Amino acid sequence: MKLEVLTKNENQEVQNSIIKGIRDLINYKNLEPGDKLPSERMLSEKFKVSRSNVREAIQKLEFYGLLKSRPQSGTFVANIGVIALNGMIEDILRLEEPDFKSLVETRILLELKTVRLAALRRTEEDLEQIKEALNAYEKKVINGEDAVQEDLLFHLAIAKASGNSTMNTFMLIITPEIITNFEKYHVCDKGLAQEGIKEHQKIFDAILKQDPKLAKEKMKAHFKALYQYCYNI
Amino acid sequence: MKLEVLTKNENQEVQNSIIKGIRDLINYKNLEPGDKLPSERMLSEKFKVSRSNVREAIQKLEFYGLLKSRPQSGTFVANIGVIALNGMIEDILRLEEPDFKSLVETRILLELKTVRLAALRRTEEDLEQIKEALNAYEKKVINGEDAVQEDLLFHLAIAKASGNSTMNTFMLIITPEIITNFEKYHVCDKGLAQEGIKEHQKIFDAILKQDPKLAKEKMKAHFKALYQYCYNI
DNA sequence: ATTTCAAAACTGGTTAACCAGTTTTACAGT
DNA sequence: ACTGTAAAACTGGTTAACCAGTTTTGAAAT
Repeated sequence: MKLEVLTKNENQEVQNSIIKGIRDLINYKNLEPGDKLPSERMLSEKFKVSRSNVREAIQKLEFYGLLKSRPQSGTFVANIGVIALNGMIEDILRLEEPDFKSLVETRILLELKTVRLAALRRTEEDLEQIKEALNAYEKKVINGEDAVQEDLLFHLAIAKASGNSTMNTFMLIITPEIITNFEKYHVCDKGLAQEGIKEHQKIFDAILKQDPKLAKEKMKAHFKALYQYCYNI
Repeated sequence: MKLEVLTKNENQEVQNSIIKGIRDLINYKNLEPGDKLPSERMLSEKFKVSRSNVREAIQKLEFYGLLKSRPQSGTFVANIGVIALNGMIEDILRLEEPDFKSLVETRILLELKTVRLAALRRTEEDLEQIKEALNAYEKKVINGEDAVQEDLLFHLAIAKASGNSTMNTFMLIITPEIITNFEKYHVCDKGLAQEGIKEHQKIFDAILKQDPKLAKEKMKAHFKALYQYCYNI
C-alpha cells in the first residue's frame, strides 16, 4: 500500500469531511447535545481516516466549544442545542482565511474599545507596563530603527490593561499577521514613526488621566493614516 | 515506573513549561525569527516530556502565529522579530479564561460593528439567510418555546453578512459560551423573547434598507436589556 | 426481582516505531 | 580545490500498541 504525505489543503479537506461526518451523526443518528460521541477508534474506522485525523477534528470542534473531551470517558456534544450545533458547524466549515482588510478593520474596532476600557480600569501595574512599552518604542524610533514590534507591544499592553480577557486574546490572535503585513507592505515608514511617538504619548496620557473619551479620540487620530492606507488597497 | 493520568490543569502547566522552554531557546540560544526550531524529538528529550506534549505546545504557538510547521522539514519561528515574540509569548502564558462579562462586552462590540457592515455589504443571499434565521426564531417564540439558539443564529447570520471573516470567526468563538451562560442564568425569559421578535425585525429591515446607522441603533436597543443584566451581576 | 461487586470491555491519552519527503553529508570524478 | 550526486541522517506526520481510569456487564447473593 502506497502512502502519500498530504499537503495542508488536503489535510484541511480530510478534517472538514470528518466534521461533516460528525454533523451527520448529530442530525441523522439521534445524537443529542450532551450525548457521548462514538469513540475515536470507531470514528476513524467509520470515516476511513486515521485516529489522529479524528482527534484533530475533535480538537477543532472543541476549540469552537461544540465538543468536550473527558479523559478515559469519552467525547461529549456540548449542551447548546442541536439547532445551534448545526448552524455553527455549517459556519465553521465555510470559514475562510482572513484577509488583511478584515484584520485591520477588526484591529481598529478592538483598539478603540480596549483603549477606552484601559482608561477606565487600568491599575498602577498596567500603567508601568504601558509606559515601558512606550519607552522601548520611542528609543527604537529615535535611533532610526524599525519599531513595528515595539509599536504593537504598546498596543497589546493597552489591550491587557483593558481588563477584558476575550479582547486581549483576540488582539493576540491578530497581532502576528498584522506585523507580517506591516513589514511586507512597509505600512509604517520613518516619518509615520516619528509622529507615532507623539501619538502614543498622548494615548498614554489619556489612560493615565483616566479619560476614556480622550483616549479613544487619540487612538482614532493614531489610526488615521492606517485607515487611509487600508481603504486605498 | 508508575504512570498517572494528568488533569487538564496539570496538562496546561506542562504545555506552559514547554512554551517557556521554547521562549528561552529564542532568548538565550540565538534562535532568531525565521530559524528552525530543534526537532520535536529533541525538544521532548530536552524538556523531559512526551513528543505529543511538544506537538500540542507547538500547535498552540502556531495558532497564535508564532511558529510555523512544515512537513518533513521542521518547525520555524515566525518572522515577526524577537521582541514581539517575547512579548507575545509572555502574554500567551498569562492568558486567563474569559469571564462572562468579558464575553458579553466583546459580543456587543462585535455585534454593533457587524450589523453596520452587514447593512453596507449584505448580498441578496445574505439577506435570505438572515430572513430564514429570523423566521425560525419567530416561529419558536410564538410557540412559546425556548429560542436562545435561533436568536444566536440570527446574529451569526448578520456576522457572516458583514463580509469580515475575522469578526465572523470571533463571533463563532464566543457564541457557544454565550448560549451556555444564557441558558444557565435564564437571561432571556419569555417576555424578552416576545420583544425580541420586533427588535430582530427592525434590525433586519435596517439591513434590508442598507441603513447602517439605523441598523446599529436598533441593535443597540436590542442589547439594552442585556447591558443592564450584564452590569448588575 | 433487586442489589452487589468484580471482571471485562471500552475510553481518551501516551508512547514508540514507522513513513516518506527534505536536508545534510561525504565521497568520487574532474 | 571544486562540483555532482547518491546515500545517510533527519524531519513532521501517521500508525498501532499500550496505559490507566471509567463504564458496562452479568452472574452470584439476597
